[in-house]
Amino acid sequence: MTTDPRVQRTQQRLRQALAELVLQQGYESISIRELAAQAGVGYATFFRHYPSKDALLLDLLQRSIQEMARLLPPGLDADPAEEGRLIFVHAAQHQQLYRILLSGGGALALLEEVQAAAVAEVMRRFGRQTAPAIPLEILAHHLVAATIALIGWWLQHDQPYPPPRMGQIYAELIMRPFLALVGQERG
Amino acid sequence: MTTDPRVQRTQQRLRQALAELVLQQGYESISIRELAAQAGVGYATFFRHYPSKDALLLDLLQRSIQEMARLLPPGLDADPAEEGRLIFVHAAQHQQLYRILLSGGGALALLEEVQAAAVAEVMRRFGRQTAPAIPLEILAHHLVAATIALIGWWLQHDQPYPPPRMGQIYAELIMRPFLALVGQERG
Amino acid sequence: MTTDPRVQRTQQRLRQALAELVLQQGYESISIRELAAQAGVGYATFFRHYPSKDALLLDLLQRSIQEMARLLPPGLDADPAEEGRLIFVHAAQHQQLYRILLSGGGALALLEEVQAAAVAEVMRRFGRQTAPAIPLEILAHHLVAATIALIGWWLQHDQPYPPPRMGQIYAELIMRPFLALVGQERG
Amino acid sequence: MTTDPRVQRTQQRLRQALAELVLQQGYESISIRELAAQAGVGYATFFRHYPSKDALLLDLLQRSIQEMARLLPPGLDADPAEEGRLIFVHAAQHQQLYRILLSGGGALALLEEVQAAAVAEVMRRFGRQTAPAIPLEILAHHLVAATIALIGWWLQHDQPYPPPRMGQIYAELIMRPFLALVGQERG
DNA sequence: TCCTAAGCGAGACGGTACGTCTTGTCTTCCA
DNA sequence: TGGAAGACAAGACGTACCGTCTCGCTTAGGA
Repeated sequence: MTTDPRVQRTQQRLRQALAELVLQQGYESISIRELAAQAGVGYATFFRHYPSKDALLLDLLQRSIQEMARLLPPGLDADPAEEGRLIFVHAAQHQQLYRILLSGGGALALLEEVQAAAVAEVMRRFGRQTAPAIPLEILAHHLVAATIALIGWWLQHDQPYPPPRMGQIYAELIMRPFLALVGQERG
Repeated sequence: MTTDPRVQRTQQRLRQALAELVLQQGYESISIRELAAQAGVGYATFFRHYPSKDALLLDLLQRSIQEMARLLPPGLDADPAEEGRLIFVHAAQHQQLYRILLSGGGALALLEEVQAAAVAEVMRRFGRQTAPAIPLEILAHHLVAATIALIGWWLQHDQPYPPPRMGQIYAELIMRPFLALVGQERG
Repeated sequence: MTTDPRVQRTQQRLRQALAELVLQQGYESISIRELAAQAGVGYATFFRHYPSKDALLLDLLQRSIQEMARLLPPGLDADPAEEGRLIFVHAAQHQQLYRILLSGGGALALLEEVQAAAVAEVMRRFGRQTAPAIPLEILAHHLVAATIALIGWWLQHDQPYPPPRMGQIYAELIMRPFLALVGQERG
Repeated sequence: MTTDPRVQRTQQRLRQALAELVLQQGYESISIRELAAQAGVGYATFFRHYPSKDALLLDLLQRSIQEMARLLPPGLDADPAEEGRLIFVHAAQHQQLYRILLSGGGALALLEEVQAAAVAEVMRRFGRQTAPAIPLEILAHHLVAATIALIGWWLQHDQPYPPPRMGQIYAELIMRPFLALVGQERG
């Protein structure tokens, strides 16, 4: 592991520059020359740290996700509406990150990774229950996909409802049907 | 409107070439030179017919969707499970098209268009009912997004269940909660 | 063979640009970007016509040499001093070409080619005579190398003597000893 | 003045590495990174000792020439054929050095320097004589250039004749005509 | 004998040239 | 005369090299 402070500083600058440029002009249209200039870094230096623009984006998002995971309060599942409220508060706070993830650009692979991890977590949490009428894998995938879609809709429409309201909607629209089906035995 | 058969032939060749190359190597990595070569057409000729690669893809997909719409039987909404079955039969039959649409490549804008049209249709169909506890726009968006996600999951996992089973799942997992919430008045 | 006038025009521009830049800053320090800019031509276009800077120089010099050969009057060998005068008149007229050839840059391989051709010509012309005391190959090589060296000295010193005087010197210093040794039988 | 043995050792290693690499792959294609690696020396260390690759070559060749000058017996001019023989014996012994000098690479400037020194020496030695019919500068330059060309020819053709024979050729082909012209008064 | 100054390996960095690729326009040629 | 072929400008890409620099470690050679 590198401890050279120059390396840390350069990579930090590149991540920062990417975050700034993504907000200004989207992801695809950014050229590496532009990125390096924005970061105040030599063009060739970019390639000493990242093999491609996607790799830099991946690094940026992974670090954000790790930070996000550290900030997410545990034990969310007691009250679905409260859990939902926290999710939307978080989405509003990390809007930039969510937008990049959901914009379908170079981060698509990462989104799928995150999604798969979430599905696995859901399956782990509800796997002990009696076998449901619908395969658990489908239930979990549906829960995660519907939640992501709801967050995406909310951000793309500029948060038309406050987080508490979105939490209620999440609870009734997504969680309640999910819990009903998870608890149901196969007839 | 052009009636020159050469023009029709050239555009047909380009669409065919795109369909073939997308399956081989995905959408992004195809260059226009490659496309023209595969179609047996001059490089500059491409630009006489389409302003960009995306425009060609749009044309290809729109024609497929129109064809699909012609084949879709009307009056699907009597029985949710039967409606679901027909959806998955259709997805299996037009697998290639669905895969391109759902792969998140250049077709993303088109997918959003299709999705918006579906949302509008759902809202039109259920808009007359009494105001639901959850905004109709959210309900409709959720219905469409969840259906698309379920189709995507099914195709990416190589159709692990037959269409009738998927129709049942669709009915219980998506349609039944949706209908329950649509019919519910705001308390 | 290409007949497209654009191709001819582009190559002509590149040769012209190289000739101009060589005089200004020598050969080695010219970059291909500079060359293309001087020629008023796109950077990548250079590579469509020449694989390298050396190839362009080779083309430029070969064309000049061909033109020179067309202009060289035949039957020079009657009077050595007159032959020498014509050589130096020619060198003065094609000074730029000679300077590039003799500057020892990328044209070195071409100079060796020209030199070898001249040696072969000399051997062909004097080969019929009786075997000399010194191997003919050495005599011919010496004749050519000494002539080239004399031209080089004259140009690098800014032509301190007029061509008729150089012709006399050439006759006495180079040709006379050469003819004496060529005619001499091995003792 | 540096007396640190490490400095001497590093420079010796760099010269040795250059000599080895030149034989393997020529001069131009050697990169400084390669050189440093071959010498077992850090990359930046190269620049602490030489400002460029050419400077290192210059140092290497100058040291060799000095060594050569120490070994050259004085008073060569008594017998032209014997003088010539010694020259070719020396060329054979220091073949590598001569090849680099004559290959027209980065050593070209040095070759010109050596050549100029030799011309000056010749002029000094024969300057006292009565003014010749041909300017002494031209005579001296011719003598030196022809001798160098003869050595070059001999080495490039893998020494097809033994040094004594080359000494005779040198005497008859180069020295005898030179002496005849130097002694000649202007008519 | 110890300590200070220097040589040194390691390698990050800015800068620049390279040769390849792609896009969209524009010109030439041919059927 | 209209479409096919492909030359062209523009510019991004990823690689290589150069020369500078900064960091610690190690080693001289004087105090």
